[in-house]
Amino acid sequence: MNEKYRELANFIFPNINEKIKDLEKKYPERNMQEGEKVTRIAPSPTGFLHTGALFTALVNKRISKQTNGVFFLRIEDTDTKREVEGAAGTFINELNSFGISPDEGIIGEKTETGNYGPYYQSERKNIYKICAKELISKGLAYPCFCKSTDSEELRSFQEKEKIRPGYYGKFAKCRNMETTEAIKKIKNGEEYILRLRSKGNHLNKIAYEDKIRGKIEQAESDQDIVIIKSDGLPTYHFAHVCDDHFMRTSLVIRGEEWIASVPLHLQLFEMLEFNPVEYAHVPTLMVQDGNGKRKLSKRKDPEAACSYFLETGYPILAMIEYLLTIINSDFELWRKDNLDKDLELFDVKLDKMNVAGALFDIMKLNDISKEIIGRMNTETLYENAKEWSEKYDSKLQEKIISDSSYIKKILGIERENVIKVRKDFVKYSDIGPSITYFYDEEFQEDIKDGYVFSEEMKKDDIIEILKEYIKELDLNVEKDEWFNNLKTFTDKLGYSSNMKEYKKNKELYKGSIADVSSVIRIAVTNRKNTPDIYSIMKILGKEKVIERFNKVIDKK
RNA sequence: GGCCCAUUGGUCAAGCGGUUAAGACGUAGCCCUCUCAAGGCUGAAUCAUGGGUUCGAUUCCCGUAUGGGUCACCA
Repeated sequence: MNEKYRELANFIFPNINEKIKDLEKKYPERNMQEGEKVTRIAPSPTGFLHTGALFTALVNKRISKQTNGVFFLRIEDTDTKREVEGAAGTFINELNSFGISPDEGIIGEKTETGNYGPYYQSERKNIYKICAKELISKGLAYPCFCKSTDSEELRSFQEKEKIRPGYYGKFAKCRNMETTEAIKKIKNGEEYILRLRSKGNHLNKIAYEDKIRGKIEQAESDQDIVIIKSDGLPTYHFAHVCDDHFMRTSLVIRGEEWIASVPLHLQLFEMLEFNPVEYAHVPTLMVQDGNGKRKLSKRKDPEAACSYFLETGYPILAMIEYLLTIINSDFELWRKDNLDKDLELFDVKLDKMNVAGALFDIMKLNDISKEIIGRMNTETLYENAKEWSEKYDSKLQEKIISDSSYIKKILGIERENVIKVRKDFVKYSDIGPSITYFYDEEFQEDIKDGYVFSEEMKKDDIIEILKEYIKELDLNVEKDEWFNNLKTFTDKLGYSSNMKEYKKNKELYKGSIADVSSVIRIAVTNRKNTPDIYSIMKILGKEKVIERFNKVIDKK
């Protein structure tokens, strides 16, 4: 009985002499202590780093790190049709940008490290063949000659008859083919694939413990799934089991879309006589769509690609902290109490993770981000903006390198004050547009279509304020004194310097100090809202301020 | 459609049989104030639904609805 299977196995894989037990020796169990987890991220090189993948990668990284384990990266390049040139490199680079570098495996597009490689699946064909051969020789796998048209027909028949679809039991045509006939067909050059001879019964239930979701019960798999495709490469399922066994992964943390195939994977582990791995299935990141929610989609949502956050200049830390709040919502509380502590000190708990797909909330990210930028000191902000603009904003980069002390003054407005930190930058790309008035050329552009003075302000009053203020303006004093001077000036012109008093008796005054400041602000910056106007004038210098006042007076 | 998973304010969510149902983002109002931002205070807003179990259900069980996942020689 076994003999004919062995013959078939030898016929299909004549050059494979190694056995599974040889692989067991070659890739020995890792020397890990109890509780230390070996995790991994295993992308297929089909494009960019998806935000959801970043999320999963973060969880994997954190779990391995906090258990003192290992986190490795393997590239699942078994789908030659969908493979995108250079995608693996992009993936690893972006992962590195977010500080989620693997300890082992692919650490650069062409570099890998570790004793469990190769880490590109396309280079592991031999391993899959060894495993497949052993399965065949035990009668647990068989060649199948069905064409894709055959399986389409099968499926539409099953659908029509309302039978559970799939290649299983009596629908598995090639399952009971005599090995002699199979050999004959192969000799004739017929194309074939390798399928699992499943021993499962769909009526049986199997249960397993998901580290995030708890107990999950599902029907046993009875599908004779494909393990080796006609191109000789393994399917995901087969590769997952072989690789995570021989790479000695202990905890597979992956997206919830895999839950349905766990029974199959468990069966595969059993048939290969491997110890199964532990599983944790993370929820999918969703996005609001009308009244419902849907998966983040790369076509519709720019934030589906994590490069978006790099490009728009969110601090890496903001992204990581935001993701952490989704992973464990008590992170926020912890963060509040441990503002200066390293993020690594927070323990991610898988069983505390919410299992429903979370909506990706850009407002929340923004809040976290502006908090983080707000807390940076000028020097740090400067360095970060410099690094970011070098790649993504040449205009800002030019400002930064042409006069770094000038831009440091700008970035430093109301920043070194720890009590009232300005939080008006959400991301680095907000910097450029908000500081145009510090640069004459851009300011010219800003006033091209006129000034934004309020309609209620009379032209003559504007001119009067500016003309008189030119005489009074003194920037060689501290801010408090400057402000007192402004109050005196305000009163002198018939405006009220006391807002409370003004609100009570509006009719007694031409306006308030708010109106006066507003005129000055707009003349200098052509914006209604800016940071502290004293600081701005101080940076520009008296000469330039007066020049701008005169520009308004001339135009009016 | 079968199977699996889920369902607490607009969002992220604490909660594990008895709570005034935390907190954060957002939102509304007020205070502060030269504008904005920040900050302070206050407010509005939630247990999908129907049955059980129980002295008592947001919490436990069953059904329904809704949402998500999955049913490839893709991962």
